[in-house]
Amino acid sequence: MTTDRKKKALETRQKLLDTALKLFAKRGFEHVSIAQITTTCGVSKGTFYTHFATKYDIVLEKFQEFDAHYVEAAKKIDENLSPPQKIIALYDEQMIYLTTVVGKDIMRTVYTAAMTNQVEHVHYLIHPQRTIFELIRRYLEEGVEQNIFRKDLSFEAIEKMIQRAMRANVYDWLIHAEDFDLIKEMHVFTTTLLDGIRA
Amino acid sequence: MTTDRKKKALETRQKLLDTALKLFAKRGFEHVSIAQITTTCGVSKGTFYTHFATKYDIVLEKFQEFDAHYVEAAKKIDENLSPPQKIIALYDEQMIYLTTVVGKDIMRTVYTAAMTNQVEHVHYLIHPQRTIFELIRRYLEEGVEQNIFRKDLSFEAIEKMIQRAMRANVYDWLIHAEDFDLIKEMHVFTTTLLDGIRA
DNA sequence: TGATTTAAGTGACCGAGGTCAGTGAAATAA
DNA sequence: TTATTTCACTGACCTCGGTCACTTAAATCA
Repeated sequence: MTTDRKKKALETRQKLLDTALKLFAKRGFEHVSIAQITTTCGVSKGTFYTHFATKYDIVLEKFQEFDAHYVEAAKKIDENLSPPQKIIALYDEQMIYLTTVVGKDIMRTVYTAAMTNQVEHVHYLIHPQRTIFELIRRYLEEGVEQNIFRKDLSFEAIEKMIQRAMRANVYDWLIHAEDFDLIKEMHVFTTTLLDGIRA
Repeated sequence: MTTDRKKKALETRQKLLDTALKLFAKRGFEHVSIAQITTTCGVSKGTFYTHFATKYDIVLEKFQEFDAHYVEAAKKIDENLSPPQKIIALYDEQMIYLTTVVGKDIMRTVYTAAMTNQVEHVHYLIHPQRTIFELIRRYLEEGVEQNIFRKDLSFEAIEKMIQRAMRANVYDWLIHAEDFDLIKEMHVFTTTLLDGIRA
């Protein structure tokens, strides 16, 4: 049941989220304090923590929202391409999205949080139900049906490597200065890895 | 010239380093404060910062020391192996070392710092002069001489991918719980990638 | 030797993320 | 309607990494 109180609480939560993301975008995650966010919203510091467990959670929530984009991206991919080509096409799309829309700052936060806040459950970064992983899995299943992959590697092993290739390039993008072309690097790396997986 | 004063300062520095690493090993990096380190050493908090720029620097210094290990590891590698086999052998050695001696805690610190503290210069994690990278480069040069690699990939592109494969697996190790066998994962992944690089 | 410079060491202080006993009004129970 | 419970919200407080004006004794200079 949605009472007045719950509705108001949700409004507060949403306002905190919006304000935080706006400030992060303007000044960068590290340069925005919780106090800044809450005073901008006209609430106390403690209120932030009734809605979010940590500062990272704001970014993580937004990041999960981004996954919806991949469904759209997948629709644009030519159905006649080979499974490896589809994977490459999807990764190309994703890297364009990460560099132009999501940005380094948010990605750095997600990749840092995955290393530190991984106490309780599996981090979203490697969560099997992530939209992008489901898409990749579908393409790989196609590839298996078409007998284009090596038989000495298990489906799970191949799947893991393809996912890992993504994180590998994103991580290297994050630790490099502006001289790193994520789209190009991801393309070459994943293509080469897929060559090693082909029968 | 080594004056009495400089000698004593170096002693203080060394004591801070040893104490910090001992405490990190016992309680974990995140659970040891600078205050704990300095009071254990019988100096003030400020003293820590006359010798180290950040808390991370302690770990980074130790990490750089570890690189010396790879020269020894390289000596054990059979000279008759093919260049790709040598690379795999070296990575096998390195992963055993990381999991049994260095440990997840220190590695997590290094991999986090690489993302956040990369303002000034290139982080050591991707420093071209790292012993391990020099070794890899030598093996790759051997491979080029023997014509075993694809010709459509530049030497630098191949080198980058091999290095990236290492970070990919270490990063995935860091974000996974105990169910991740770094040695095995690194072996399969790098072998597959090298297959994709072979002519 | 005495005057001056240098730098290791000090500790009060800052702003940060995060905590928690307490408050008050809305929701529910009587 | 009145009593009780619930919970969004408060803000003083904690610990932490890091800063900096200052102290003091060793090193250097005259």
